[in-house]
Amino acid sequence: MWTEKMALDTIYDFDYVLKRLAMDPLHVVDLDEKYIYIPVLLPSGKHVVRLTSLGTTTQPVVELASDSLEEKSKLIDHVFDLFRWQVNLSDKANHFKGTNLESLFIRRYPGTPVVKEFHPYASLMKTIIHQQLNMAFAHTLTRRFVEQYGSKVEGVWFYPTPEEVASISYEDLRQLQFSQRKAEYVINTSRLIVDGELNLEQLAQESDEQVMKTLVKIRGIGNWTAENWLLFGAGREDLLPKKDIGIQNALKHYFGMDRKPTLQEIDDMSKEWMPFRSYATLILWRTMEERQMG
DNA sequence: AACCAGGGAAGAT
DNA sequence: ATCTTCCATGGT
Repeated sequence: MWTEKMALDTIYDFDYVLKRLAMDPLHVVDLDEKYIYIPVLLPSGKHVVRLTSLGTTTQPVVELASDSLEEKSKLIDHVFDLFRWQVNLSDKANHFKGTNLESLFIRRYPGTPVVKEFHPYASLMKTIIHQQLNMAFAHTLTRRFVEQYGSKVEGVWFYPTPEEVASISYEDLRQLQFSQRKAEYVINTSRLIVDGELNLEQLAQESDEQVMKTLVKIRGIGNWTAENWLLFGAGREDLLPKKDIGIQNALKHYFGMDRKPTLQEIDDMSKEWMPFRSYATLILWRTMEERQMG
């Protein structure tokens, strides 16, 4: 067992990050002790890292711990990237000064980071499964999917591999209460990866525009899913999923509209957030999360 | 009971 | 290109 303590060179609201991660029942999170266990898939196999928050939003300190001695530096790099600690969020906040989101991002929700899903493929599967479902049922579906076809290591769930998903039948997923369409999307997309027609690691190196073009061609992946993969699978900073019902409702409420904004109106009001629209997306979702949780 | 949900495909215009 | 319609199923 090794541990590594680090002071972060940014503001960072770790309490909020944990609360958000705790919404997914597959995550092993303790909000009181402020830690989360993270599944990490390396060429050498499956590893688990415990991440604990020891600091505050303005002076964040984290501690990483794992039993995987031989991969220590790789695991640290990996988690550092997942939580995007290389990003200075004060710089991002400065970009929103003078915009219509200034008070939300700077005073109400400072230190709201982009946090990546734990694996690019898992992120894509989760995003497809979450299409057009309320969050409660969406999480139930992904939990069933992973508990049925994934694997548990040191108490932490890993999503199944593309090979494993490619080999299951539509009927198998129907039994978990997937719709026929959703079962096709999940399995067929996994088959594309197995067949080498879709390479997410390679895709993660390409521009947002190229990624969108590639992903949207795939049956079952529309704009919303592609944008969400860029945001949570690749950690990109300029995504605003306009078709997202949560974003539309958040904009409606925050700007006091009597209806949801049109896609054109969203384009207009979000121009000044570029090229960091992902942070706007996150704080807008955050307003709705607090509305729901009270 | 009706409407909604952190959409997408297919068809029509 | 942009707009309907249908799909599907649990939550509220």
